[in-house]
Amino acid sequence: MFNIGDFARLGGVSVRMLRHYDAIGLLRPAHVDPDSGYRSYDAPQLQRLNRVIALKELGFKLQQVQSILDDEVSVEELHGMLRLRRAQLEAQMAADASRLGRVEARLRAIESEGHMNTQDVVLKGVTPVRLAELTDVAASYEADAIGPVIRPLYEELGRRLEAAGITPVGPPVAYYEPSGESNEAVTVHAGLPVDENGAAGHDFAIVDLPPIESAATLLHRGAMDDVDGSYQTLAHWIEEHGYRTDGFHREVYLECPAAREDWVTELQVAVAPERS
Amino acid sequence: MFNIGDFARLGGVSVRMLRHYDAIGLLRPAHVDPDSGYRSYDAPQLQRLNRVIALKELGFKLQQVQSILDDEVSVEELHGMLRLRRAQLEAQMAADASRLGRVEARLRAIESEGHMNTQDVVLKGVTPVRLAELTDVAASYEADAIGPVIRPLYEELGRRLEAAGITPVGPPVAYYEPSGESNEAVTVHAGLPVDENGAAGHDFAIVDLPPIESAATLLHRGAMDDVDGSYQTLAHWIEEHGYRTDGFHREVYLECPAAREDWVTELQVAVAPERS
DNA sequence: TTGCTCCTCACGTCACGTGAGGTGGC
DNA sequence: TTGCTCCTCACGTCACGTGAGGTGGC
Repeated sequence: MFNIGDFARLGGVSVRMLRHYDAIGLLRPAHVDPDSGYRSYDAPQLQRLNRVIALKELGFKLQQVQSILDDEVSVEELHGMLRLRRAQLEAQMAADASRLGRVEARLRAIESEGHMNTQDVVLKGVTPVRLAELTDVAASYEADAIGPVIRPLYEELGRRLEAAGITPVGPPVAYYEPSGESNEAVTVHAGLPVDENGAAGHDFAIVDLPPIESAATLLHRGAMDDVDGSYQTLAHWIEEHGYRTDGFHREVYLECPAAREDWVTELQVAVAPERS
Repeated sequence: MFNIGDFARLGGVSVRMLRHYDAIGLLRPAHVDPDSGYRSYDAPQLQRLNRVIALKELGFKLQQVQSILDDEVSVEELHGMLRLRRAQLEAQMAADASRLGRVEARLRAIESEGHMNTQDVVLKGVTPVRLAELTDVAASYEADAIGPVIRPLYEELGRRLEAAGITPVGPPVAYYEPSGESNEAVTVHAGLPVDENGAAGHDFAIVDLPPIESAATLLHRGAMDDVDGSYQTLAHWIEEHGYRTDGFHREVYLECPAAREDWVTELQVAVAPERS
């Protein structure tokens, strides 16, 4: 028989842990003195303690350890628990590898430039949205080419929505796709989120933008004339972090006051892990 | 200006998180209605929220995120924090890889044998200990050869300690090393832990066993005549898990009652990661 | 008598999730 | 009036670490 201190030393655990395992019924002492409350453990209990430690080290919770040791799970269930644990560990390691990559990218940025300037790019999911929209064609992706096309689209869309008695339910969303007309030409979609159900009878289209599972996003502050630099930052980040662009990109006009240099726009570019 | 629900949707976080960030001062709303307590956020705050999310995703705690964003850390400190984070992530991934290896070993054991029978081997550190000891030579490592040598050693050691008025402070510890006398011959050390300071004037040796950083241990229950099977289990586990033995091994006699089949012994084999 | 070990509460950790119970504007 | 969103507590999570305050045997 060992007192709690010696038993803890033998097992390589803390006294507090043994008291905790007693409290939750995972490892009850072989004997407890009724007067003093002193706990005593015997040598065979070291085997149970060892099993507890080993299962805990695999990453099981104490409740799981208890049901495994008390034979409350069948071999099949245990098999399933181990496979789940394997999957969790693999996922965790993948997430940590990705985290590590981003930490290292920031270390490189600090070491080469003395600060972190790409820190504003955020990877996140984008929820689906239903838009009322008008479209037109611009000559290229350049900010200079888009601006004169998109502004009248929004003015007209606003008028038509008002005429139809519909109120937008969120900030304007624009998106782009290559137009068939020439190599450079772009179809510009100017949209406003609505709760409307059908396009029938309206003089604008209703489209559902799908969710984006994984989008690299950047908050652009200032006039849209200067947006090209922000897109370059985004593109640089995407390449740096081992992603590739996935077709879609959107602009969400969070704030568009009269003073154009006070605009706040979220740029969203769908990305996927690079094939390798 | 956005209410808390819209702002949460834009940032891809929960409303509860925004309230929490407000509570700890990490992201205070741009405006709070004095009557209703309603929080309002503006678009530029989305940038701060994005930075919070990005830094949190690197694995920083919210307090660290706060001091980074509020410019309370210099570039050098930030550099140090990132390097620490990198080291932590590397350690975590190494630990997870090791865990994953052990989970997979158990899956293989279940799939090939229908149960887990090597589950009693535990990897742990062993604390240093000071022993009073007597030694002798046995013909080989076989249990049959060790037994007749070690028993009289312990009887004699017990007598001499008693004569010297010294009480052991823990269970007996034995260890072995090749004897120079022949290929097979083994020097047997029979030791008892003591608090004594010097060996001067005693008719036994005082030795300090060093700590073992990493030992594969197994609880052997039963007579020492049957210990060979337990050592084989240990050896199998060590190989299976990519370790190699590192010279030392010890036996700790946790319980040695008169009935020899009721003995409980901890076998400790020092191991190191396999060179590869 | 002084140390040492043991005991039982009980708070703190970390970043929220999840009700409970209630209010204000469409 | 019914929903919807917002609000403020406050408990729960997980496995202990860390005192506080006190006791019993050498």
